Amino acid sequence: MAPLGRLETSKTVPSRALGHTLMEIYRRLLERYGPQGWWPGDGPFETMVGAILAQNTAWRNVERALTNLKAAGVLSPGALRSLPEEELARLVRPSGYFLTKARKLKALVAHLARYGDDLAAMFRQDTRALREELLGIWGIGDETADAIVLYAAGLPSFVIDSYTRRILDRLGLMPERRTYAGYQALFHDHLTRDALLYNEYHALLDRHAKATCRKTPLCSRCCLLETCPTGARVLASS
DNA sequence: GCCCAGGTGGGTA
DNA sequence: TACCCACATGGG
Repeated sequence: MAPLGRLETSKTVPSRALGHTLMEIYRRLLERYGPQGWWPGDGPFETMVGAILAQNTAWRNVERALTNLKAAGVLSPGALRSLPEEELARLVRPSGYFLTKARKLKALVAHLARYGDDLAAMFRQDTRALREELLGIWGIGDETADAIVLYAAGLPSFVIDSYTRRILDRLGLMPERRTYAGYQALFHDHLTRDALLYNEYHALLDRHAKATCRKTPLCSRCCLLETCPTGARVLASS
């Protein structure tokens, strides 16, 4: 595969070319790391709970908390509603921020009662509408809302996290407005709205960010970047 | 001991 | 709108 050459910022690069670049990045990450299989059939409710527990927390610790909830037999909306908040906090303690997260989970299951705990009914709506509804629940912000929309409901809303921002910034692909919505628009406006693509792409960006250096702008272990003779950062040729 | 991990809400200017 | 800060455990 021939090098793509110098990367330009999203402000200057034509829409079609940016879409091509984003797909090329995806192709290379998939080739290097393989499918990541995030949230494979854990069921939508467990995925929602995991998305909240995962806030600013290493996934290993989220798994400990989920294990506690399962062992206690309370990993269902009804059971979590019945459980005293202090007891819930004790169970999710390994995931950190346990008092806050217990409160967030309570807010979530309180909301689900509106649907009689029927998640399929809740997810049976427009992607944007579902996202807005989730944002109205205390404790759910942009990233968690998108994680739920994408990984629990299977609807195409790209998840932006600090890893995604770092990688895009490093590639010189940062949006003009460096807000959550700005980064998300980069994907929404230049890729087909495909939940499976967004699912795997986000997971691959996460995997790549962990595999490469956090501090060095140009990392020798990065399969996306190399320095060309002019000193410009370009997509590495594969 | 220090930094980081699949962020969010509340307060301030 | 753009910064701060608190929230907290576990691993490297």
